[in-house]
Amino acid sequence: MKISTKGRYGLTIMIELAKKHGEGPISLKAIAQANELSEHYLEQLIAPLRNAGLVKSIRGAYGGYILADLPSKITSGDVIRVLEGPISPVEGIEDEEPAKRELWIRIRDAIKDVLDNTTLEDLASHSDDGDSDAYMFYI
Amino acid sequence: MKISTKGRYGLTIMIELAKKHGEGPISLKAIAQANELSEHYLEQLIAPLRNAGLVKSIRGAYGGYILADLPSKITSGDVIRVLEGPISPVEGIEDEEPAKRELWIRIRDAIKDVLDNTTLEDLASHSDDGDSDAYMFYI
DNA sequence: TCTAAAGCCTATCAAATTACTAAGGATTTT
DNA sequence: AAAATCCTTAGTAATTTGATAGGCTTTAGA
Repeated sequence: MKISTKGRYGLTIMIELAKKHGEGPISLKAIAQANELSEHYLEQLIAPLRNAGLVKSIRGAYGGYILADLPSKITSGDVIRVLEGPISPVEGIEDEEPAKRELWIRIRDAIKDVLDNTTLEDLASHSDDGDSDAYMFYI
Repeated sequence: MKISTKGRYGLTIMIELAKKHGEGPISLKAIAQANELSEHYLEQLIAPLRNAGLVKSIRGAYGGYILADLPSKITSGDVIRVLEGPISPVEGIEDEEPAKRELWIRIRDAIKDVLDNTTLEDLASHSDDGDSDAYMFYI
């Protein structure tokens, strides 16, 4: 029941691009270094994001990537769907018996609600809060 | 971002036990046959449920399993936590940078809210609804 | 025009996880 | 004693994950 590094690193890329939106293309190398990630691996993640039309690429020296739209217009759900597939706690909800189907639908809709209502602008804005609150991490 | 067969089949077992609560022990064989699942595989799933104190076992002929508590007192969250681990969309939420940490916490809390407020009684009760509504299955 | 910086593409691979299967032992009831 | 059932350990094929390797193409700027 986890989001893999695909979705997590994909969001990392998109948040970096959102932070520097309007400043011209950002290279993957810069993003990889800033986040201590493998540039090659990020290349594999941004390919589907480009195919899905969420980012645009500029080739050649001083090239890189830019968001295809305003940070306020791209949601975390857009990114997660591209990299992790449809948002659903199980595959084939429709084939489940009614009891469990109902449960999966409730979970799916709850996740969907969060992901589709959180934009890159939201995420990029409070990227340097301190440790805001005493959260319980294991529940 | 999926709940595996562990959690799914585990819930299947628990819902069956909830449906027949008060009717004496139910054998895994009966549950396996009713749901067309491997009895051996279910044995591996019910072991942690027993260790966690969610079910009690009665050995020997005409033995089986019973819920350790009322169906209204056991939630889907109890079952999923035992079989899938802590409810969280990523591991190590605390190590994430604030932007993503906030997102994961929102998702986690949304899932937690559903799972902890859905009891086996809820699930067992509408196990034979028709196809109640026109749901959208891929979102 | 050359060169370095960058994107683009394909293949390969080790580790982990998932979803079982196999085999048999232990316990209790009829 | 026989049958039913729980209990435990081990193995394994398929899939996914998280990379690594290497080379090709495009472009800005010296």
